Amino acid sequence: MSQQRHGSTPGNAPGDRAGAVTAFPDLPEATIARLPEYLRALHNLGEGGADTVSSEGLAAAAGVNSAKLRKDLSHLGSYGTRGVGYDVALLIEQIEYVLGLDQRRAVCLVGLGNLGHALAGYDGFASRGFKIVALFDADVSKVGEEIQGLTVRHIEDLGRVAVEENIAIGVIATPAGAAQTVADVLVDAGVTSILNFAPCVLSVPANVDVRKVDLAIELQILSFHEHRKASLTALPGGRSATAAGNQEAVGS
Amino acid sequence: MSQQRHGSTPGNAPGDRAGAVTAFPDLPEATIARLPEYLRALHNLGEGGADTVSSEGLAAAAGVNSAKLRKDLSHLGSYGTRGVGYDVALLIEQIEYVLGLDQRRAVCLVGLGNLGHALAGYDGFASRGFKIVALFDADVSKVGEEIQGLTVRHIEDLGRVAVEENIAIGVIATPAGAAQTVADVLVDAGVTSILNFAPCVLSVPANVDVRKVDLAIELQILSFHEHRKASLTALPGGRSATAAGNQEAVGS
DNA sequence: CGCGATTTGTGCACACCTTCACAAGCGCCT
DNA sequence: AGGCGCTTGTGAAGGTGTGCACAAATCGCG
Ligand SMILES: NC(=O)c1ccc[n+]([C@@H]2O[C@H](COP(=O)([O-])OP(=O)(O)OC[C@H]3O[C@@H](n4cnc5c(N)ncnc54)[C@H](O)[C@@H]3O)[C@@H](O)[C@H]2O)c1
Ligand SMILES: NC(=O)c1ccc[n+]([C@@H]2O[C@H](COP(=O)([O-])OP(=O)(O)OC[C@H]3O[C@@H](n4cnc5c(N)ncnc54)[C@H](O)[C@@H]3O)[C@@H](O)[C@H]2O)c1
Repeated sequence: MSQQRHGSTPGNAPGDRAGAVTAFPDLPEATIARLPEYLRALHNLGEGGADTVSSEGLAAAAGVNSAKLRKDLSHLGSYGTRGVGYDVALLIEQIEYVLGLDQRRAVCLVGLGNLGHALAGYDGFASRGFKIVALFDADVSKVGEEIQGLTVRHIEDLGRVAVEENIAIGVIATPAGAAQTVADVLVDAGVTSILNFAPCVLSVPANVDVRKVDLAIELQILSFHEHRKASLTALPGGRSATAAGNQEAVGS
Repeated sequence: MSQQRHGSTPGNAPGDRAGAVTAFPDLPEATIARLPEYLRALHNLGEGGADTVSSEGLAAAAGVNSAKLRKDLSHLGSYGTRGVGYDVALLIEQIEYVLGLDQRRAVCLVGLGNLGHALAGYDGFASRGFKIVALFDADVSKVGEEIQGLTVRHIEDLGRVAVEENIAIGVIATPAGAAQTVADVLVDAGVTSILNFAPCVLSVPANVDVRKVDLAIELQILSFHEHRKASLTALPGGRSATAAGNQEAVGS
């Protein structure tokens, strides 16, 4: 769900009902949230030498139900072959196209503290179709610092650089108190997608998408389940452990 | 959704149908995922000096619909007062109890690379009911390093330390290739909740909850929306910008 | 060339979630 | 004491997502 309503009413554009050049077959949110997982599983399988995968196999690798996977793929008009499965390379291409990963998107990172440094040094960006093209901070003692070949710039330059570099995605790694201000700056600069690590709610215009990653929330959800499990363990004796039991890891 | 089915069939425990001491009024997953957000908003409001909040006000601060918020709170039998609103302090207490935050949970962190260092230095743990009590790594050159007052231990010690410190939650910040192995070790040690930062699917016994944080997935979802927005902007002239427009930030 | 094994794509039923709309309850003011 | 405005709690409706089960399609083999 995130927190942003995206398109206005999707309503079928009256007029060109012939060529579906315009929009996407409006995929369900739940589906698009799973596509990246499928993609990763496919890359793993491909590196493992597989040419085709069955929905069953891919579903297992992605940790989902196979019917769900088939339905997801059918939504994007995917080309599977009955009796055989899906062509790995083709499916990768398809998903990458739908996700818009064929064009390497420029990302900027704002806030180079603890977390920002880790993110800047993360190779998971480049390996998945993204490129960090600029780093910003408000702290003048940080400006000028070189990280992974990029120089930290002052946030005042964001507007100019964003246009120059055609930045579409901004990542916020500042304290919560500064996040809304930074978001405003990003929006002003024409950035239309924001990934927010600060624990706060951002308000942005309707055409901007925001996704949030919040460590504390994840832990608190886990805490709830711990609490619940503990209250259930009241009766049964101790813990039956059940260690061991795990099959098929993902990677090689 | 995450990826774990939690309790087996919740089925009302046969026998003590009198006192509802046992489990929780099985809150909807969607609700418990929002409780932490409400909690944070409440803390902000409380620090701002508010004694009570209306569902409207709290919903705005948490970025949700007010009807949804009321229904969520009603699920946990919350005590609001019609015509007035919710008592901030009381509601905080309620939610913290439900989430099991009244008991400070011990967390361990495995993998002290780039990300692990940032997490170890993060104060958002302590301020939200969690305490990192141990750090583990497999790299002997990292073992012994002192971070934020904690010494990095070898992962072989995890089993022993987990019991000693009563660790319930484990955070995995190792490369994907090692994540499943680490998860197995955690499970063996009796850890029943895992937060995984590695981009891979973990398989664990049914009684263990796993939540995943995956940066690349978030970015790819944003990329999809960018792609979609771009395909819609084909017709309309340029961008109407709409910068400015934002109201009420969260914090003070 | 036909048959059976295999696997996709999907109709359907169900469960969960969201949102509206409103009655019931509460406190304040006169 | 009574009325009035405000806010909660919830019934009902609609939407979204899930998973089963099966027909349709494809391949390989004899
Ligand atoms: N460290 C973690 O592991 C971690 C984990 C999850 C979430 N977070 C969140 O991420 C955010 C950053 O955490 P951190 O530990 O890196 O904090 P930090 O204090 O180490 O770094 C914050 C950085 O943001 C910069 N900054 C402050 N105001 C700014 C502004 N207006 N414009 C641009 N830059 C600005 C600061 O100069 C600093 O470099 C926080 O909101 C934190 O809650 C951190
Ligand atoms: N750096 C980031 O910003 C970032 C962001 C999102 C996700 N991630 C993910 O988090 C994970 C860690 O990223 P990183 O950049 O810190 O990597 P890193 O290589 O810097 O650190 C990995 C650490 O794990 C340790 N390790 C390896 N195998 C181990 C094992 N079997 N047991 C215990 N420890 C082991 C290594 O010694 C190393 O210290 C990766 O999976 C990465 O994809 C990182």
